[in-house]
Amino acid sequence: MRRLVETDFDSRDTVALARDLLGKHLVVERNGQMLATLITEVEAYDGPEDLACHASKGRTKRTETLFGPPGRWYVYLCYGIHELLNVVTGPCEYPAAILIRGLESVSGPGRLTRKLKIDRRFNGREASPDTGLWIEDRGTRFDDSIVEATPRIGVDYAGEDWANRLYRFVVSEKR
DNA sequence: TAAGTGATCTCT
DNA sequence: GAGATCACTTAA
Repeated sequence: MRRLVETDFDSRDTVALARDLLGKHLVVERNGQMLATLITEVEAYDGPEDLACHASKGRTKRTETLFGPPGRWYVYLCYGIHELLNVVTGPCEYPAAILIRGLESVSGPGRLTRKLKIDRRFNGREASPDTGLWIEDRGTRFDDSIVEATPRIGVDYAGEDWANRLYRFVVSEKR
């Protein structure tokens, strides 16, 4: 069992990092209770060129976190209702992140954060026991044969090239 | 299939 | 300040 730290996320290959996040555990600690759940669905948002990445519209107050150090949480409000959880990747000044869309026990990025009570207070904070939210490698490996790569959800506005890229990784239902 | 919901960003 | 947009969910 090993906790993932900043240097585990500093690669520029966010897509590969996203793929590797499958099988890791998202760990929440609250009131002395620890809950670890397998990550089964993710999406990569890779840099200023990626028109689906928030940072492609420039560096703003909201996207500041994406430009910061890797291994931190990027949490923002979507559609006025849902808080979405991402982990920042790439070196400082390179804006990229991985959206955690689904866990073994929860599917849907909005339901996930609601269930685990994750909100914007985590934005910009480190993924570590200090914040009560982090990621661990507990030895689970999903083989490529049960991992699907698909286009990302809800990003048609990003134009054909970016919308069609296989930046979403999901563990097949039947495994 | 469409409404709900509100922060964020652009334009005035 | 107004208006458009939006990495979703739920109910119908």
